[in-house]
Amino acid sequence: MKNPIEHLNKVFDSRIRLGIMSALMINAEVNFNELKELIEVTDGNLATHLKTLEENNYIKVQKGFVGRKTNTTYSVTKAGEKAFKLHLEALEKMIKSIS
Amino acid sequence: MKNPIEHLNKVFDSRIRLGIMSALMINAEVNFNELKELIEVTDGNLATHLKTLEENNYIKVQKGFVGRKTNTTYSVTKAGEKAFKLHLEALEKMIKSIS
DNA sequence: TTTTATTGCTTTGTGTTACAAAGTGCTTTT
DNA sequence: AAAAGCACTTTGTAACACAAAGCAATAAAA
Repeated sequence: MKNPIEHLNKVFDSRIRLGIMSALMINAEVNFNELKELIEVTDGNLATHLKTLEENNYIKVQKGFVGRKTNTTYSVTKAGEKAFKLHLEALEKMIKSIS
Repeated sequence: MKNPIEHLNKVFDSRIRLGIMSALMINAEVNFNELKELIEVTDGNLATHLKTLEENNYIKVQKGFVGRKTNTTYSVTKAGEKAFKLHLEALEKMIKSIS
């Protein structure tokens, strides 16, 4: 038997960061409030997790406007895509070995 | 877009508990030291996570002997199997929606 | 028979993380 | 002028992770 968790990425252990990454993999760009409603977190909490992902170089931030309102969108980086895909592969293998 | 993480089980957010459950789903019974080597945790840490799973009624404990040495084995309960499968299904759906 | 090892914990201590709530600065709408 | 929205930051608290050490019971080794 092999260690079933050795290839999992610790950054993605957090359900909220998992949710953020998942949303950003499906939609190329998602803004702050969309994420907030989707994941159902407080804005402070969301900002913290976004920062963690940013510090790990997994997502990047674009600050812009929609009409005259500020609008911050987030998207995955190449590194983030790679790391997340590896994580999902590790999860898939784990799941397959069970069922 | 739907919340990608709403059906994930918080008990299984922890990589170690995920590993324990995974090991117990594959092997009907696993003992303390096997788990310890497999997951690569200290015994104190392992005991704590096992206790959490036990308190959630997801695993059960059998105390016995191998030869003349004490031997504690762990196995999943019906509830544990159900909860874990639901968690894996939620993960799979998340993965599929991405790739 | 004294010592050492093994098993499966519990306890202790420390550091990290999660999170809500409140506060902030800037802009925009009313 | 006041209220609201956006995207945070700060603060405080509680939960969690983890290693290391301690411990009780038995067993094996010297």
